[in-house]
Parts: sequence; structure tokens; C-alpha cells
Amino acid sequence: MTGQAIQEPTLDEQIAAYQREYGDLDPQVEKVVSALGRLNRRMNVAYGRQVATLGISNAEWEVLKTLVLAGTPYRMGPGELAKRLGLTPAAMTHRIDRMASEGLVTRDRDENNRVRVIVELTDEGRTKWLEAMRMASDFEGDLLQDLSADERGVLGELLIRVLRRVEHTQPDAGGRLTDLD
Amino acid sequence: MTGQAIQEPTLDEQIAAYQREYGDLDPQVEKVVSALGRLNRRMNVAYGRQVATLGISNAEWEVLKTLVLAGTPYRMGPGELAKRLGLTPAAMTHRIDRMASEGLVTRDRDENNRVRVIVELTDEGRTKWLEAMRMASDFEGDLLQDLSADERGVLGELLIRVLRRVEHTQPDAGGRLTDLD
DNA sequence: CCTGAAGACTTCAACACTAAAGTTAGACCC
DNA sequence: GGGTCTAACTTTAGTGTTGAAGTCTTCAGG
Repeated sequence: MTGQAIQEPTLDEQIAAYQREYGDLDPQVEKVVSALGRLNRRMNVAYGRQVATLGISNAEWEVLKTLVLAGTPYRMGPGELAKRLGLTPAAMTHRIDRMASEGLVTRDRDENNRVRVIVELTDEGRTKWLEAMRMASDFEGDLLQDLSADERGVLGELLIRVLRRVEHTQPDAGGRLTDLD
Repeated sequence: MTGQAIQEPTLDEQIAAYQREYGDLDPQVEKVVSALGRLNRRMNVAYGRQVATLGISNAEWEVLKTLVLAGTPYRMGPGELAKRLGLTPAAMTHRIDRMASEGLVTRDRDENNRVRVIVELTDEGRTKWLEAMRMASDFEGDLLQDLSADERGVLGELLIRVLRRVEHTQPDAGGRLTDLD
């Protein structure tokens, strides 16, 4: 079902409905937030469909990407992987089990410190990553094809400014964002 | 664990690493896509933390939102709910079970067509939605506070144009987006 | 050495989701 | 009005995730 089309009202209908139900709504803010959420959901469905053609899941692709980002020799401990992916160590253990049995990664004890485990990308894993990467960047190019280079730049900068607010701030007890600086 | 902080390299580091590993990468596109993905993940963690203070999960909040969007009397069938949320009907059955046992919704057979089931928001469910909505819009306002009104407008319009491409197109066999129009 | 404590996974039980099979009410046909 | 079809859920079996408990090194004292 992960590849199924999602059926929703149009964005404008949705915002109008929220305004009807919640008078205090700022339509401009809502527009940004709703578009962001929808876009992301659709993109994840699309990525899932693409990597499925390579025989891997979105979850496995996330692991491949994280290992590649570490740079050669593409190694990382399960704990570190879990932190980057926002998973519990338990989930990571199982995910690595699967991926190791599929030959995408190897899992070995660190010889210098036998408590530590080292997950390393196999050649097959790296190849899968490359194939997925090619499909993903084609898709991403298609996605932005209606935007000029300038517009893409503006979009990127605006998103990064919003991202900074969420990455560089800590929510207080009530969930409000306050500066850390 | 759903409320845990995520640890990642900075966006610029990440893009530099991808360029090292994948020469064909368009950094401008990657910047937009990566910022989008990160932003969304952080926002979902933040929403999850907020609604958790009301004793509900993100999943339950999605259902509340969908029912409210339907407008008074806030009714919808499980199948329709499932389609809007991108879930299987089976998952919907269980989610409604939980929410009914928590008093957020009621589940009844349609008197006119006893195959159909009607899920209806309770007053308690509507109250929870309102509380969650207030927290969410405060958070969303904070999120965009570094952007001027003009910038918010531009961001919204650019996102909507990208969204249109993904909503109005169908991926072909290779996953490329082609116009439906 | 031996003990206690901390760190880094792994195992276990419970829960949520998917795909597929099952159930039941209404619709259509003769 | 009985047989078959379809629609709309529900049930079942299997997989993936979480939180908590367990295991196995390593390290710091005594």
C-alpha cells in the first residue's frame, strides 16, 4: 500500500475549510506549511516506488545514503546510524540484520574494541546506492523543472532560513521556539 | 523515541559529501530537496511532541484533522478516511478502534446502508483538535518568524508550483514525471 | 586480579501497519 | 426469491518499530 495514490481535497479547499473551523488561522502560514507537508508526503511515495524497482525499501535506502555520506570506507556503528536516522538502536539492529542478509552491508565486531560493531557498505550496497541516486536526482530535477534557476535558488534559501529556526532553537515547555544563540 | 533529537551533519556538509560521491549532482536541486526533507522531519517531531502533551499521537491527530476538514457534523467512513490519510483500510479499522475507546470518535453502522460505517468526532475529539490546532499554529508562526510577509508569500507560491508538478503528473515506468494535461 | 560501573549493542514483549483472505449487506438478474 | 456480484469493512498472518530489560566488553579503583 505504500505506493498507493493519496486522495485529498485541493490545497485551497483545505485552507478554506480550516479557516471556517478555526478563525485565528493565518492563511499565508497555513499555505506554506500545508504545501510543505503534502509535497514531502508525495515525494516519499515517489522515492519508495523508485527504490522498490531496485528491490530495496525506503528504509534501506536511508541507511545506504547515511553510510555513503560517511565517505570511504563507508563504515559506521549501529548507534551512530540510529542517531542520524532518528531510530532506536533496537530498530537499527533489525534493519542491519535484514540488510546484511541481503548483502547490502556487512556487520563485524571492531577488533580494537569488541563492544563496538562496525557496519560497512558492500560493493553491492554501494552499487544500489548509486542506482537509487541516479533515479532520485532525475526525479528531483523533474520535480523542479517548472522553476527557473533563480527561483530554485530563492526557494532553497528560504527553506534554509526556516530550517535554521527549527535546528537552532529549542522548544520550551509549551512547544514555542526560542533562540539558543 | 519519537521525540528524540536527530543528529546529522550540517546541510552544507551533506551536500558537499554527496558531490564528492556523485559527480552529476545538481547542488541547487539537492539543496532544495534536502532542506525540504529535513524541515519536514523536524516539524513532524515537533508536532509529535506537542500533541503528546494532549495525550494523543500524531496518527490520531491526523484523523482528527481529517474529520474536522469534512465540516460539521464531522462524519466520514473508514474507507474515505483511509484514502485521505494514505493508509490501508485495515490500519484504519485499528486506529478507529483505539480512538473510539479513548472517546475521541464514535463508530456506528449507517442506518440506511448497513454495510457502511460512520465515524463521527465526539465533542472531546473536537476539543482535542482545537487545542492541538492552537499549539500547531503557534508553532508554525514561530517557524516562519524570520521571513517577511512577502517572503512567506513567495515561499508558498514556489512550493505550490512544485506541488502541482507532483500532484498533476504520473510517474512513467522509469519514475520520470510526465504531464497529464 | 577482582569488583563495580558504564557503554554499546541485542533480545523481548507489545503495538502499528500492510497484504491478503474473510465476512456481510445491498444490487442485479433471471 | 434464490444465485451471483460487488462494495465496504474486519480479521489474520507477517513485518517493522518502540521501550525496557538483558548481555557482553572495557575501564577505573582497590
